[in-house]
Amino acid sequence: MNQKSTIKDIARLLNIHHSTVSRALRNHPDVNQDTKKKVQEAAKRLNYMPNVFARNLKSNLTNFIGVIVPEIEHHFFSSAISGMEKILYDADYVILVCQSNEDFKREVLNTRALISNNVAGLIVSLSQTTVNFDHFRQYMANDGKIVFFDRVPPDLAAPTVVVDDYESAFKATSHLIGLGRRKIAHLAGAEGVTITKLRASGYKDALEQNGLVYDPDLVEFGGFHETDGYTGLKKILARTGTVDAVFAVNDPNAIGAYQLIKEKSLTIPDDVAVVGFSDNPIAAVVTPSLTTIAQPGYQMGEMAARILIDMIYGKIKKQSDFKKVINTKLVIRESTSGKKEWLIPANEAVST
Amino acid sequence: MNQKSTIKDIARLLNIHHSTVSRALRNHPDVNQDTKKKVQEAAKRLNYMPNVFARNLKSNLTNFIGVIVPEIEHHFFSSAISGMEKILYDADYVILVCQSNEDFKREVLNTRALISNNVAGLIVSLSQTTVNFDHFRQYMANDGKIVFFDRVPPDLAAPTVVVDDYESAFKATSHLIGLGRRKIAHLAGAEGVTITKLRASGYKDALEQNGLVYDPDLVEFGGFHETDGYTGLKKILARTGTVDAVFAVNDPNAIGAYQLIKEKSLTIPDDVAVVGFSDNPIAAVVTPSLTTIAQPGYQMGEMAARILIDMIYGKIKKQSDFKKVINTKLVIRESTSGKKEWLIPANEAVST
DNA sequence: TGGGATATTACACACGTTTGCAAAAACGTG
DNA sequence: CACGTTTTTGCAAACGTGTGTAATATCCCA
Repeated sequence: MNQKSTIKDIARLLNIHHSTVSRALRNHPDVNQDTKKKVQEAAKRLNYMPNVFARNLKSNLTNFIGVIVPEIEHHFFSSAISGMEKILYDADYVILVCQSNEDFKREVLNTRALISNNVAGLIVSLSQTTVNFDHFRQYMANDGKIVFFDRVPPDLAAPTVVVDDYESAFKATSHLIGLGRRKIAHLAGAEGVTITKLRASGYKDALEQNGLVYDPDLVEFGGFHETDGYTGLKKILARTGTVDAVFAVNDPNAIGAYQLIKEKSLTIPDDVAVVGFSDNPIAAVVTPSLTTIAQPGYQMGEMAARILIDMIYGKIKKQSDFKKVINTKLVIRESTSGKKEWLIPANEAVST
Repeated sequence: MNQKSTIKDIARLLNIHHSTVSRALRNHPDVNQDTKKKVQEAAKRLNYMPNVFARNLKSNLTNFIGVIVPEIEHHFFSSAISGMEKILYDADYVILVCQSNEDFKREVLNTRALISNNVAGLIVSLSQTTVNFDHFRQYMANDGKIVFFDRVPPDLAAPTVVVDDYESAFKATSHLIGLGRRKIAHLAGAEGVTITKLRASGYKDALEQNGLVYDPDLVEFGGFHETDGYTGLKKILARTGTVDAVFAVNDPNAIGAYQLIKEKSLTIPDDVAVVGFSDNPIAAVVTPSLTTIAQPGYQMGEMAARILIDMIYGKIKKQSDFKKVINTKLVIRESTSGKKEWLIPANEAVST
């Protein structure tokens, strides 16, 4: 019993037909200006709110945008969602949010649930266990609009919003090489994921183009969490004895590496220099502060939302080959420079 | 054109009436077992997905839960949403998420938008500028289900999920007093918000019950961001010259205080001990690591969701006086003890 | 085998909105 | 004033599903 009055109530009040009310409210040119005004007044007086479901039933269009991310809680994703919400709110859309928990089956179920709610479009970042894309392919085949960001599928003709993972990794690794480091470990993240492959190959090419040999023993795949960084580096050290630098696939991995390095009573950056990826808020406040690749989640979310809206409005025709690549910045902090730095990152404070 | 087949398609295929199909799918006792099986098979074969909107139009019931938080990006809130999603997913609900951006007007609009989408219930944490609750009161008057968490209204007969803010603040302040501190500043957060009042009065009572005088000069209201902590402490120091401890309304405020303290070349905890509130992931990794009140966002989200579901199912009748108070833990770290501590917080890693 | 009770299905309308089309009202012109 | 044109409104059907009620079909027992 949330919404009481309907267009029929308004019609009854004004002694006109409800279809006229419907047209009046949608500002149809065929209806008289006077009656339009009367209808609007009556609508306000009765506190009329259109029944979204009746409307959707006819039009098959909703103002829902479905969002699927691996884990809402992770800062990169929550900031991306925040960016989407900003754009979508202005465009009168509402976000239906799901998390896949890095689980493929759940991602499929999420997709189904969102589709069955008739979402106007989807914004997705893949789970790390997703190798099959049929659930998205089917949606797209039925003219569904979808934009991927960050964790994107390798071969789907859908728009994507990503950072230049390869170049960023190349940049990060080159930075370490520039510091004179030679045994550079790579904590590579979940195997099979596109960003993982790109970052790993950026790492490899940076080494080789700088005259260093790529040593698989220095590379360890795992996952995207802190513990993965810790255990990954442990395995690498077991194989190689020492390293003088670490390039981690993301900041949590780097922080995990921090712990192991500190346990071994080594110092950062003197013994081991460390570079992360993402510029998580933690990177700036951890000791020593973490050099990392700034990956603007908020802006990526905004972009993904804008692209999706353009697709819905038909402004984008050929979805294939539509790829937005955001250039990253290497943020140099103590973990590679040894130089102190303390800044309040604008609009980056945290939690209640 | 996402969903093609309807119950009428199934009916046509089996040469029966669509109402029978409807009943068969809902497992109505009146329909024959054989036809039930046939219908289910046909449904599977045609890849039938019920039209949510048609169903909602009749029943006026949806599987949407509306969530309004000040800012999705803040860790406490994103982890709370994550907790809700876990519970609600299992109960076949989907989350419609909005952020108020700490803006009252926007909160009202969010509420309206969610209500007009016929949400089965709302879970809300108030914006810091919210002083009027009519938008919620109206919803509740129309039998709307709503649960508040963390930032809750002072006088609304709705279930709430909160931590024991008063006791927590009392505990935190007592801890500082126990260390021998006497000039304890309080960075108090946005004035007028309930949690702010409770934490401030816990601070005050702890002082007075330990024989110290409450000095308003040592208290500064502001907001919930990092900068508020920085400027707040600056103002306090301008009035009082020195302090030997800081109790901050939340971790970002504490981190802001860190910066000012470091700028003044004072050391933590020797010159100034600091206690925060929330146990943001940053608290564990900042230097020195931050003593803080652990406020379990994920669990609070879970609880709020559970209560809401119980309300929807009618298991909770009198909503008033239904208050879930979660006991917090004081997590003692270097900022008050000087003792090193480095732990990988389980399941607390961050970002991509 | 007939009749009543019961199991099963069909019919029709409703939910609130939109929309093509027909009807009516208003208008303009000779 | 009558006629045609334009403006405005009303009618009815439709979207897909749910449900009360009526209509069959089935069964059981005398």
